[in-house]
Amino acid sequence: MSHNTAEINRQLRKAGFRVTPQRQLILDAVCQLGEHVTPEAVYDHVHRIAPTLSRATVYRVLHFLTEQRILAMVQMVDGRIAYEMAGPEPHHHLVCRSCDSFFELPHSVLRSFRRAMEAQYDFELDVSHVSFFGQCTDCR
Amino acid sequence: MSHNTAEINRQLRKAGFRVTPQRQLILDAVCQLGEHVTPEAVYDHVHRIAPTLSRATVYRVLHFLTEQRILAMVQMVDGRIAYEMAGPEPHHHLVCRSCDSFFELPHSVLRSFRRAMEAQYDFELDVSHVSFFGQCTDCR
DNA sequence: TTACCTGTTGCGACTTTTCGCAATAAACAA
DNA sequence: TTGTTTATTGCGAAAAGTCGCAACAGGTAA
Repeated sequence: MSHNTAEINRQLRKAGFRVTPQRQLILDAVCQLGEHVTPEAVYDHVHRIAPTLSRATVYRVLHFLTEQRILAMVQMVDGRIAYEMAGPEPHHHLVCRSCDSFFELPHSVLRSFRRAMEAQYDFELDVSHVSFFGQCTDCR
Repeated sequence: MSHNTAEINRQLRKAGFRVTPQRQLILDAVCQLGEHVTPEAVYDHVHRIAPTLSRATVYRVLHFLTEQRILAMVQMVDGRIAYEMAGPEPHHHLVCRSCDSFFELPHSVLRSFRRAMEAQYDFELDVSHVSFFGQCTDCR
């Protein structure tokens, strides 16, 4: 997946944040490494290019870019956290506990559920990304 | 919450696992400490009773008891993992990202969603425990 | 271009979680 | 009760993730 660097930079600056080489490197890394990118994978990747870029910065930037909705945080089967580019429309995953494969779900499947929570509990669901676990066809 | 020790022990032995003092202590601890019990809290608790019981064992046993469906793993707002007794009927949580409070959802709210996933994707959802994040009434 | 302001980084220390392996001790059968 | 099997534990070390703070460097305005 590719991303619109100029647009993202503009968005960050407008909100009073800074565009640093580290942030750009880390964002590029997630972009290149695809879906479900672990912090460690990002670190390995950027560390080769910028050896002084620290682990702490990787974690901080991933967290930061998630808050800015540029990245999305996803939970994997083992409970660990991974990241991916946040598309304009949120999507969700069905993750198989047996074979670790995953399927994308369109946002629509959660729409009615979300509305129900809002109506019944006055609770505004954050559905930027949700992972559901279970077993896929092949593994049953 | 209390648990049926004899029944659980029987279940474990039947599956070829062993009932050890460590496992019993850790299970008791989760039971006593209530909902959303962190590994560290369990360790603090059991370590007072059995000083040689190691951290590694706490993590391993929590993981193990979750696989056996005796405990349920829950994800908290900060991304950290906690545990609680797995009741006979699964339940779910609405967790507020702002104030950390949480509300229980009856299992029924996910029933139709689960059926839909099964029908459309032939995917068997594991709904032993799901946490949804968002914002509660007070924080909106 | 320069200088200021303050958001961000790197470092090192610390906490949390995992791992490999030898020693231990449940379960069970004789 | 005793011995055998092998699941489980404890230990020490390593990996993963977080934190506080001083140094650094983007952004902006003059």
